[in-house]
Amino acid sequence: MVGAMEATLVLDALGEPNRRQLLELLHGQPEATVSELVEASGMRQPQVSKHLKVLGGASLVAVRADGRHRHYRLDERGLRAAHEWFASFEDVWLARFDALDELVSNDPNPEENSP
Amino acid sequence: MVGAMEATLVLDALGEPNRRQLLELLHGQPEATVSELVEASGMRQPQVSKHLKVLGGASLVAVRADGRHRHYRLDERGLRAAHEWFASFEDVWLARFDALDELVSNDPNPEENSP
DNA sequence: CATACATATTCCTCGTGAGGAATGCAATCC
DNA sequence: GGATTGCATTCCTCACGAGGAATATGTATG
Repeated sequence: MVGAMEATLVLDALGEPNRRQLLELLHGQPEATVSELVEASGMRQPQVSKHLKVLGGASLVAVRADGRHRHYRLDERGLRAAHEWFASFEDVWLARFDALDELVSNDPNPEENSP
Repeated sequence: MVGAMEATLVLDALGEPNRRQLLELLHGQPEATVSELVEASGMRQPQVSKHLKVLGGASLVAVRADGRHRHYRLDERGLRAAHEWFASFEDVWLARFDALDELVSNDPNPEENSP
């Protein structure tokens, strides 16, 4: 269900260092207001709001309104979508380990990985 | 050793749809020449070469020279770096499952997150 | 109600990076 | 050795997106 479409949104959104910084800041605490993110990131308020909008569009962050404050937090959905996109390439490095095993050991019978 | 620096390179490199397309094409076969990637991707040869250069700089692809052909293949290193970057956020969705557990059970005391 | 605060949005500018055409360079083939 | 193939690189242009300043929107506060 979590397909390439969402991974596209997420990877496009994360192709920007400041947005990754925002995600990492949000990783350190349960949630944070825009002002707190402005303070912590060194960016200016409009930039933070704009980046948060992009991250929200990729389901990487979610908002909770509280009076005039807006509390942002990480959204599992986007993160998992990207994680699974990369996981779909896992066979690449698993296959490489198999090849390494064959080279290192002189066991002519390398086991299959069973994920 | 696979740290934030490499994840930055990888995520920057993947913030571009055509580069992701090249990775996915390379995922389907062990390796491919530039000409084959040009054919399969619909992009023109210089664009493919340039994108492959960026992917190589992020350790996402590796090359094997063979006469006047260059065989590109996926490089596990960049893929793993990115996969691990996202894995560092795994606690986000794991914690969300925990919170769900608390809600489902009849604990009437929804605590604040205590970091 | 006026004012201050928190955030979102708009408008503008500018740099970066993607795409296209042409060229460079090395290796093969005749 | 000249021609051709396979790929990399250069130069140029152009669009997109990031950043800045100003403004809009909404909410508390006096």
